[in-house]
Amino acid sequence: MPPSTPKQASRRRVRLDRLLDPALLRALAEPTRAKLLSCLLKCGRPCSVTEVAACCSVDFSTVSRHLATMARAGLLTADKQGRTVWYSADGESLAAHFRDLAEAIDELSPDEGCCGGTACGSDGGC
Amino acid sequence: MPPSTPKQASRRRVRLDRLLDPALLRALAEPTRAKLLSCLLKCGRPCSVTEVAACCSVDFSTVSRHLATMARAGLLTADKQGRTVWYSADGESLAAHFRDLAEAIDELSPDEGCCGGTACGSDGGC
DNA sequence: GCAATACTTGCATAATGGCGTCAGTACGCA
DNA sequence: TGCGTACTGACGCCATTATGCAAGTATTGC
Repeated sequence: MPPSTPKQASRRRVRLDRLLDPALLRALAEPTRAKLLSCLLKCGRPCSVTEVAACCSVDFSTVSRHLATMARAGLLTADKQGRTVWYSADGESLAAHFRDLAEAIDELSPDEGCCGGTACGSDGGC
Repeated sequence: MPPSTPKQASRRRVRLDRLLDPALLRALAEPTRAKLLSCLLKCGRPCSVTEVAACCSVDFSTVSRHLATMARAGLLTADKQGRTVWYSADGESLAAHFRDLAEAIDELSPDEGCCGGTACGSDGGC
């Protein structure tokens, strides 16, 4: 019985399920937000909302909201000083998250799995 | 002028912009889809829509749609044999994609960037 | 205090997306 | 040819979200 049925397999609690964070992924999945994040990463320093808004054609308030959304999702950190808010992207931790995701997926691949793809427990629990 | 303004930085065409594929990320960002993908990865073999649908509580047609969406985004491959469609997740290529993403982000970090964070071209083009 | 700057928030609108129902298509088998 | 299985597609409902505009809230400088 090489691996198991999907239903059995789905009961296994794995690291991947935690790393596939919907909030973070949704924050990344919107093109405008992705562009803003990329912009902040390229810039490599904290930037104000005004500065970032100059990168794209959408309204200033929209940019403000997008940045707040990404900060809430943990993609950015906000540092308010006086009347300006400095947003910065932590490239290292984001890269680390993606590497963790890659690792978590590798853990599930048949080649390196619990049973080498040859036999699993009857409950698919490996 | 350490790095540049976000506006200048945003003009740089980098690998990250290609890897931050909205279609792929949107396909991953939906909890039900993430669960289905995880299920297929855990299972480690091609599964039919019927099998996968047994993993979650949503309607069969919804599962069919989700799987088609992920296939369109390149997360899954579909192989129709007779009247059943075998969907399979390529864990290796997905993991590779995430690793590429991590690398592309690292390429932008000031520590390893073009100029070590000390000086960039006046056009921010590095 | 007053004006300007830098954001945030409320509101209305439009678009998107997920979902179930139900009908249709395609295939296998007797 | 008829029936059952395995999906897919069209349709409508509803919740969420992206967006622009306008008003509001700090905060700074004069």
